[in-house]
Amino acid sequence: MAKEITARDEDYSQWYNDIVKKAGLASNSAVRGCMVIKPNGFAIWENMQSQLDKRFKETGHVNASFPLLIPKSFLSKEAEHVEGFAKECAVVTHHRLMNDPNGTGVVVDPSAKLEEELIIRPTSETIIWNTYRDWINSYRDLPLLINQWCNVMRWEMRTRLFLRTSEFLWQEGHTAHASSQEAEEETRMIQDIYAEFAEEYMAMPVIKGVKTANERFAGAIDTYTIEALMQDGKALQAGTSHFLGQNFAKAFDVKFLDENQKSQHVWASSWGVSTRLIGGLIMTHSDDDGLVLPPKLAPLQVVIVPIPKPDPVIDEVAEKIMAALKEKGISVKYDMDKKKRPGFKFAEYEMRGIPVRVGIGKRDLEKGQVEIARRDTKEKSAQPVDGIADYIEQLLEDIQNNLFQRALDFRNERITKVDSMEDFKSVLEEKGGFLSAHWDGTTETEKKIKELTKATIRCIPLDAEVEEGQCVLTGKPSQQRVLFAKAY
RNA sequence: AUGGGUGUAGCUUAGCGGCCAGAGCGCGUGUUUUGGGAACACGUAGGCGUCCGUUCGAAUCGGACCACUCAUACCA
Repeated sequence: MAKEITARDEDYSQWYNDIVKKAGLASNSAVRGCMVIKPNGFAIWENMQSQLDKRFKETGHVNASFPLLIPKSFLSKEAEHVEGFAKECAVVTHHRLMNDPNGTGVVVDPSAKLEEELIIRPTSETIIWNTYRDWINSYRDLPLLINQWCNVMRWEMRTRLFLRTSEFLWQEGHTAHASSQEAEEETRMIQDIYAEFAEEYMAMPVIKGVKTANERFAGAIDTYTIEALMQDGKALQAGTSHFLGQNFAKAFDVKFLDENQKSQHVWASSWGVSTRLIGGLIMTHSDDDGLVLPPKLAPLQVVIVPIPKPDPVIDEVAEKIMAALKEKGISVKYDMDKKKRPGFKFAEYEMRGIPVRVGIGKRDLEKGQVEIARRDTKEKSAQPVDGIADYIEQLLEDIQNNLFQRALDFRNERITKVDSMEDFKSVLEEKGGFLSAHWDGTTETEKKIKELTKATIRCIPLDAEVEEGQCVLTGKPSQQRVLFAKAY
């Protein structure tokens, strides 16, 4: 049994915190609400980055970098945007410190007050659109497809490692297009990229949908989302892609001359995923023994443990296996620590979520075998050393698929159709997950249901069937079901 | 931000006005071990979140602040 991890059914939040800390992913820092991402956690982020970055580039995007600080006046140029973010902005007001005249330490030098305060970016639409004004003159300059990997800051009241921190790492794409249709296509294509990445790499099933007006990004016409379901039955917004219409182009006066020599405002999209994905990854797969990582994102895919300790005979076999695995591009480590016993190492690597463990002991070697343990099911089996690299390569694939299938089954079992508020409440309380229900389309009803149940509309699924029905709260006519859930 | 809880070595914690702040884990060295978190010995490490106050005397009492945590609210 794993030491020191709180069981999930005992206290899910505590379990989550235990995993993050014990698996060495992240910790709180000296700065309120800001985390230190430790090497084990950052390596996962790097793997996510490289996969996503590859897909962005394949679809014509390029990376750039814009300033961390945004002039205060920029924020207020788009009315809804400022309203959405104003309450959570960190503000830079001075540019110099001085020795405290009354004692030790330093104080802000009052003479170094900035003429215009600077905002630490909560998102970069404003500074980027202000820049795009200079970059875009003609339809020949479009589309402009730019992404940046960076940190942003939102002064959140309550923070949780990875899920909601004041500072977080993300990528934000900001694109400019000549037509509304093209910008919308971009928005949906990015949603597809996010969904495909979530499912194929994170093994995390997601539902693609559109946000209601109430849940929309501040300043967007439409917000496309991917929604995942966590083990405790709560939903997680895993990525969003916004169709911004001409809102920012108008706010920052970004125009282009079209082929008919007519001046037009450009059309925009913006989209992002963040380190929150790591939180989603944890809450999709991990168990009471620790982290469980999908092989495609695991910083280390295979660990070899000598049983009971390193030994020339065992080392030789390990070296061979490592060479064969590396040739296949599989990451592997041989644990040569002589002081720690095998049982300790087993538990340790399970805690860290290494997908496959190879145990090499003399008893098995005599039979030409090694022990293979898979993290997802915790099954162990003896396998012949001959052809072991092929076996492991296949096993990693099986684990990846199994994790996805397991999560998919779990999620699908927790999408429940409900047609009355009584069912709505009881299913939400007893089972959790997504509730598929009719809704009359008004923000008023949405808010009322939230008040009554704490559940929000996670999305209007893109694949929803047209179905005549009545709003679960008001009984007014509805054309399709939407998905409700309690959310992170 | 509101309401509840917590803050003593790296971690978990005992002590709850005076008596050297004590232990387990960890960490280091050594010995014996080693097929699912080894045992023993010796050693290492804290002035009790911060500040102010009460007191002859504060980790213990009071206040303010800070941080973390749970619930509510907001978000990627």
